[in-house]
Amino acid sequence: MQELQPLIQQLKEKGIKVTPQRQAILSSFLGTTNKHRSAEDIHLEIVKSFPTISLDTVYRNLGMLRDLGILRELNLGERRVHYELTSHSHHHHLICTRCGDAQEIQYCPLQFLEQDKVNKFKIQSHSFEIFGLCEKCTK
Amino acid sequence: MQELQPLIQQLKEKGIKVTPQRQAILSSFLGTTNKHRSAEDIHLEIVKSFPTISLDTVYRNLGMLRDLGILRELNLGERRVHYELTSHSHHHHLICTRCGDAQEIQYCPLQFLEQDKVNKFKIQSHSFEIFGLCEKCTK
DNA sequence: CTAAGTGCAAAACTTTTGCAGGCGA
DNA sequence: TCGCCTGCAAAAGTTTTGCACTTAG
Repeated sequence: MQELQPLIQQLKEKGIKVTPQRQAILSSFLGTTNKHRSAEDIHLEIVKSFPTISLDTVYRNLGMLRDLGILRELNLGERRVHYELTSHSHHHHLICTRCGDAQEIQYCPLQFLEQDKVNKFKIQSHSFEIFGLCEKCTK
Repeated sequence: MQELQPLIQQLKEKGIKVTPQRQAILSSFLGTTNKHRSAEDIHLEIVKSFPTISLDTVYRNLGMLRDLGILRELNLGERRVHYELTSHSHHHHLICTRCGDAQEIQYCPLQFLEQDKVNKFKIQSHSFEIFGLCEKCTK
């Protein structure tokens, strides 16, 4: 399990202020089994223990943490963007189109992609999501 | 190049009325080299020759054509959804994070995915997009 | 002390929806 | 003619932004 302190250290090193709001957002990623969540999910969770935090602040900080490389942005086929810790191992998802559940899959297509398919394109990141029906919803 | 008539025929067979708006939308997909475009792109193009068509109508019809299986919806990491003809060969994209250009890539990761990775999940569709810098923007 | 961060409210942007009138079959 | 379709306008859902106040360092 990832620790909070090293993340806070990263903020300090970049001269970014460590506010209670930021600590709450970071903590919320460490405490969940739900690996990826939307800004609203995160806000709803934090509000329980920090009633005055605004959704705007959550959005602003998620963006900042993404730019710092601490969070990764996921596009799971919904209108909302989801976030997860980049320290969480690289993986992709099986997303159920009926119940919305997303299972992780330990397979990355990039390893099979030959250089000549990509030519002079300089890869920074990629997405690979599989949509369909999960075991429960098939029944 | 795909023809307009067979597409119109499909609408008729389903009892869907063939309006000038629908013909304009379908035609716009046949005439372009830009394979995938957003609702707004399509609307802007059609308005030139059909000044009264509304964006709402474009949205409604893109949705319908997607449900009929004539169009495919693409999530290219933008807020806007893009569409392309499903008859256009299956492929994925190299998307430039600087200029937004998307090149097609003839490689599909699904062929390398072993059944046991997916287990009982029933695959319906998938997305695979590679983000980075295109040759021009690397310079 | 002061620049960065926050909360509030309003705006921006994409997409959806209700409704009354229009038009294809 | 009749019901599907369209345009208009308004709403909905997510994310961004301007501004004045607060606060971490």
